[in-house]
Formats: sequence, C-alpha cells, structure tokens
Amino acid sequence: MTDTIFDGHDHGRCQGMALDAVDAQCAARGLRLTPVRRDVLEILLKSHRALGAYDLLDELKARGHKAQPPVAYRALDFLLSNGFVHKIEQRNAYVACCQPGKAHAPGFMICRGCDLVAELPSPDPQDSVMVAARQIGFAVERTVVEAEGLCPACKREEEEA
Amino acid sequence: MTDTIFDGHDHGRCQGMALDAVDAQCAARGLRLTPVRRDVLEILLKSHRALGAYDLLDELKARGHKAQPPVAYRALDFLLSNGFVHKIEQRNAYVACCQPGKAHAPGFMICRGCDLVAELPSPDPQDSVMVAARQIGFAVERTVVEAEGLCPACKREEEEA
DNA sequence: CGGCATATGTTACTATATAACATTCTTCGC
DNA sequence: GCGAAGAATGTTATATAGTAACATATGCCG
Repeated sequence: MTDTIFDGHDHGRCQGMALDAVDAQCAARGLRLTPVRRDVLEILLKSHRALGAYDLLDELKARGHKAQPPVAYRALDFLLSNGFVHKIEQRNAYVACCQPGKAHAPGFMICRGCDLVAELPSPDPQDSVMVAARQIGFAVERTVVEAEGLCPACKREEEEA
Repeated sequence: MTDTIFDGHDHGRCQGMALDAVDAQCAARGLRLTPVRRDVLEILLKSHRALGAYDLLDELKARGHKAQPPVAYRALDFLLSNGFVHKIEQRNAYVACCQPGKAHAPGFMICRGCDLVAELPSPDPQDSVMVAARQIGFAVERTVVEAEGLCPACKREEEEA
C-alpha cells in the first residue's frame, strides 16, 4: 500500500473507478445520485483536494446550477451520510472518498503545500486513542484522525528554496 | 493512568494545578498572562468542556470585560500557541490543556452526552497514521485525533432509558 | 391520474472567525 | 521620571461557514 495520491497514481483512473463504485452503490441501495450530487462528487474527485462548501458552490454555478448555500450543503449531506465524501474537520472542507461504500472511519494526510489529501485505508483498533478508550470504558462512535504536513514533493521544494 | 476526567477525578485540584503550571510557564518564558487571558483559561478549566469562542465571550462579559469577538480570539490565540489550550476541531470549540507546558500533540475523547473532554497523554508514533506517513515519506507537522462517543456514565444512562 | 415522498429553489438568518485601525498599557533605555 | 517602542486591548466592520423554514418541482407507485 504505497499507492497514495502522493506517489505515482493514476488520477483519471482512480476518478473513474470511484464514480463507478458510487453508481453501483446507489443502484444497489436505492439511492438517487441526482445531477447536483453527481456534480459535487465529480468536482471533489477531480481536485483530489479538500474544498470548502463555498468553493463547491462556485463550481456548481460554473456548471449552470442555481446555487444557494443549501444546495451545496444538501448535496454534501447526502454524500457524507452515505460515505461517498468525508469532511476534513481542521479545514471545514470536504474530500471525495477513495473507497466509496466500504464502511470505514478514515484517517487523512493533508499536505499544506499542495493541499492534496490522502485517505488512509483504515484506522487501527491498536491506535493509542482506541486502547485508552477501551481501558476506561469510553464507547467510541466516531473518530477524527487528520495529519497535516508536507508530502514528499513539497518537502523537496521547501528544502531547495 | 485511569485518571481521566470520566472517573474519580478531583476537579478543583486539577484546576488549581493547571493554573499554577501555566503561571510557572509564563514566568519562566516571559509570557504575560493578562486578565483576559487568565479569565479565558479559568473559564475553560472550570467547565472541563469544549466551549465555543462565543460562549467564552459571554462569560467574559459576565466577568465585566468589554467583549467583542477579537478579544476572545486573541486570548485563545495566545493560549493555543503556547499550548495552554487546545482546539476541538470537530466542534470549533476550545478546551483547557491538562498538562500545560509539556509539548504534546494531544488526542481527545469527547462525550456527546455530558460534553466532557478527556485529553489523552500523548499520541503514539506506532499509531497507524504515523506509520503510514513514515512509509510514504510524508512529514507530519500537526495531528488532530478526536474520538467522539459516550463516557461510561452517559452510556449507563442511555442503556437505562 | 392523483397523491406521497424526495429533491430543489429561495430568502433570510445564525454561528464562527478575521481585517484593520485606534487606543492604552508595559517595559526599558536614558 | 520621561519618552519611545512594542505589546495588548478596544472597536467597527466584514468575511466565511452553516442552517431554518417554506415554496416549488420531480419521481414513483397504486
């Protein structure tokens, strides 16, 4: 698993696969991937970055939607609650999920240089928070795990400068 | 280390100790713990909860400060950047640090029942995000680790209802 | 077709956070 | 002590993020 967005990684391919996966999920579960929702998802998939709701809104306008804030937020609600998109809490921003459908409580690496976001396959029950929670009987329902820093490429750039 | 805020835990004592620790730190490092800053810290220490900036603002008013938003945010900036307070990203809210001064990238358990927040002693370099970061050469500069759920007491309550 | 559920359009508003500039307070060299 | 420089606070205005509430349209099913 060195296939993150930061190294050799076929953007177009991953994008198409994710969209197909979401289509399949929606068909299977009787969900409606309407035009607004699909557009929001596509925008996020294309950028592979964390975008704010108002960035999405601008893109939606560019694509010809009538776009008041609730439009974006409703699409995000749908995508979030079905696991097709995740929120990056430290930025109040949103990214497309890389493994749509597979239920997971994801972790992220966020590059402050290029803003690319890599999603980690899964959080680990051996992680220190989880261990601590078990020890004291705290029932974890949701986790937020986000690491901000520099990806290899941006680190090189910064060192040269 | 079962001494979290969720079990037997001497509120008043921990509060006093934290304040003393901050005083000591400020003296040692030539920082000014001015009245506004001290009040914000006290408010947070007393509640042991994550409070929003505007909650703090209200409390400040109650204590006789002139209080426009920048007042609260500036005090928070000071306390955050010196490690006396942490931000709970998933709530846009702030908690007092339990071990002020000791540099640490903390993790949290946040009870959705009583809103109490427990700070975890330290994040672990063996945690899955950290391992993944090392593997791909991602330089982590800041981590956000937050687990939301139910503390033992609130879990019991919910089961009874 | 009619009626229900779901989705979208629209207005207005709440909550969170910051920019910019004026004023006051501290500290420190003289 | 006095005055200048830097730090902290006061104040106004505004940016950014998110939601409530209600009207309208669309898809689905009997």
